[in-house]
Amino acid sequence: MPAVRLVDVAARAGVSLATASRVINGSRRRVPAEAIAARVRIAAEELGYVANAQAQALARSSTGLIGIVVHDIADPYFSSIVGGAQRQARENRSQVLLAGTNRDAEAELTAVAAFASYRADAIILAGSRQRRVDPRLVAALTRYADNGGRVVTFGRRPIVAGARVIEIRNRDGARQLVEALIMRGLRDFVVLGGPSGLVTAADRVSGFRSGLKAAGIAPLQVLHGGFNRQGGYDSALDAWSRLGDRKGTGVCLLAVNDVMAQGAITALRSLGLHVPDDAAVAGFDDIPTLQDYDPPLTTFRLPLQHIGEQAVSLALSPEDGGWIAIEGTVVLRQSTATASSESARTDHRSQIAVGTS
Amino acid sequence: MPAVRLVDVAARAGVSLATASRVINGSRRRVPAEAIAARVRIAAEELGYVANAQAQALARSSTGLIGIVVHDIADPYFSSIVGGAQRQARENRSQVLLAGTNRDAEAELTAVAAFASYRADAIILAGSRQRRVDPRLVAALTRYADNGGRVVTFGRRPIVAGARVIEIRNRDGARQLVEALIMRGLRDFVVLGGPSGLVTAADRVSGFRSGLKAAGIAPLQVLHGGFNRQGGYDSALDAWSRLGDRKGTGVCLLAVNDVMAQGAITALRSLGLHVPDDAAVAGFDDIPTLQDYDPPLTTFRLPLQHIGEQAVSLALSPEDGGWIAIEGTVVLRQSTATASSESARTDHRSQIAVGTS
DNA sequence: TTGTATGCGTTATCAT
DNA sequence: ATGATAACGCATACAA
Repeated sequence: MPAVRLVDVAARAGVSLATASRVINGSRRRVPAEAIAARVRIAAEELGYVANAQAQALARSSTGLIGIVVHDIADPYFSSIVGGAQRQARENRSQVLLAGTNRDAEAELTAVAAFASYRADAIILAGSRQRRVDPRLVAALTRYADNGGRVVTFGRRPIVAGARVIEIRNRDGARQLVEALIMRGLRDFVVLGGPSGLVTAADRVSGFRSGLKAAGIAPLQVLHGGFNRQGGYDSALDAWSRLGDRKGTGVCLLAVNDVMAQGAITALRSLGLHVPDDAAVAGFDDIPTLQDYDPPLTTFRLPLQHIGEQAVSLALSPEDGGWIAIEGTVVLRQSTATASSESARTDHRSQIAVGTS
Repeated sequence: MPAVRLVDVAARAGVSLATASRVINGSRRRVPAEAIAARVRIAAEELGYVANAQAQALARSSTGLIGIVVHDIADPYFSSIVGGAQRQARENRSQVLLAGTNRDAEAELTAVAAFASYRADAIILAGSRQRRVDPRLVAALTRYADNGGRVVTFGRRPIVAGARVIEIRNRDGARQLVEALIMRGLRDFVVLGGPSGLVTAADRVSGFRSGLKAAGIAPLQVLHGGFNRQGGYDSALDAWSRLGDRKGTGVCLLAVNDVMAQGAITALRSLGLHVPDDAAVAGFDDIPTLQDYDPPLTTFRLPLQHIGEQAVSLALSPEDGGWIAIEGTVVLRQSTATASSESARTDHRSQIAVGTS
């Protein structure tokens, strides 16, 4: 229980604390003579010395901690991103502090405060927020940034001055996706839009709208609900009940993310409907679990793990105000296969990627 | 950048550092006079004071950090557990340090060392390990525990003296599952056993074997491979090719976890086979994503989020050597529907839960 | 190159 | 009840 300290190591090696510190921690190229260094290392090994990161953090001014706040870690979208972030953090010998908020602004604020308290080197806000950002959040982040903390947010613009941003091209992606579907012959669209205030959801809806408008098409409906599978399920049920005589005319449900699309498909199935025969469905994100999902879901692929890695790189980068745009790819699969499109119901694995750039 | 310190707050409030500390941090019921306390609080608020958790950790001897190491955070099994853990940690005003290892023993060791270095109050090893535990891991954990750190491992017995353990009844669960399937009329089983060295996988295989043996049945095959969807996919392909004339006789594939089962079903589908008509498939865990998975997958339900919560509770509990057993439930769904079993292919949502206790 | 001494921000022990 | 002050474990500017 008397955790061995660096002084103990120094004593055993017969050197000063400073020397021991330099050996164990070649912060600069101030490496002592190899003979001495070896003695210190041996002493440390024999004593089972484990540096106290807290004390180091206090003495230096960097903790090696990266805070990541997500809405729901159990959501494949976030868990993939966090996976990438964790990977990149390891590359940089940093540790990941994780917080989930369940989309609660209060919890998000608490998480940021906690990370600031731990003097995390950077805070990454991976979850999208409402259009109106909580002023308290801005205040907390501003203070954090003023004290040297790096802030990375997902969105279109920095939430506080100097913040870095990961911009996922949601609007463009949604537009590309709907254009590809129109090209496939789809004409009647229902948008499962998620929460109306959530920026990510709103941007995707906006992209869908823009693509439709360009083709002179008006969406049959634009519904709002939860950003999770339940939201997709409920919205789909709602949509179908309101569809009236448009049912069966090749309606396509456009969900603003994959889990919503999956919930929607489950809802349709509960109605005895088949996808894509009775209705087409498309999602967004291309979460890894789609790999084993049937019907193969048409979606807009985002490099989730890569996004996490980039977020951490951005967070660790010395210069302020960095900005990384994330592009995606339209992935057409069976869930939006039309009668005219080749191979409906035959090859389950068929998959056509339409490049973006 | 000149982060405001407690001294600054004290100065502005016109009190001593000690008093300010007592106010901001009612560690004991040594609360100063309310009049003074209010002044301090106001000063802190005005200055935007944020306590330095690192310094606090150094002065107290607790960091409020809980380290969790998993194999792959993107795996729904782990992300659900981590979600529960994170939730419980928040309840206890603790922060979660997350590390992923990709099943690499070296990475696991590094993660434990890092957590120990940060003086995490507890380290939770949520991922199963090989039967032969790396002695270096044991050494690191022992030292950590000796220094007052709490260790929680998932498995059947503590990996180091005094460690707490979360015991998931894998063997019992697997046995119950296979018994239920036998009762449903299934007779020909192929076990998709995952990595032969992994304790969790081995225990489940053992449970399957035990259940089969009790019914006088010998498994057609027991295959080994990865513990992920790819492992399930590959094993299923392998199994089918070796099945010879037993194909089509109502074979049931028993996977040691859900993602493997999903991979297996995808593999069968690529062969033009239908589940459960051409083959039955069962998984293990009941990951949340199964909610929208088709065919509805028979599995053994584990309270994943609850497990995460319990792990943290155990980690935070003062007494050493705690032990929590996790029970589960057999959940029979369409993926193992037999011709004789009612409602095959009709009600997709039918689901029968067979209690365990 | 190596050692000495100071600071990092708090908590806690002691007086007062 | 409140205020000095000594840890807490380490890094580093400065001195040797």
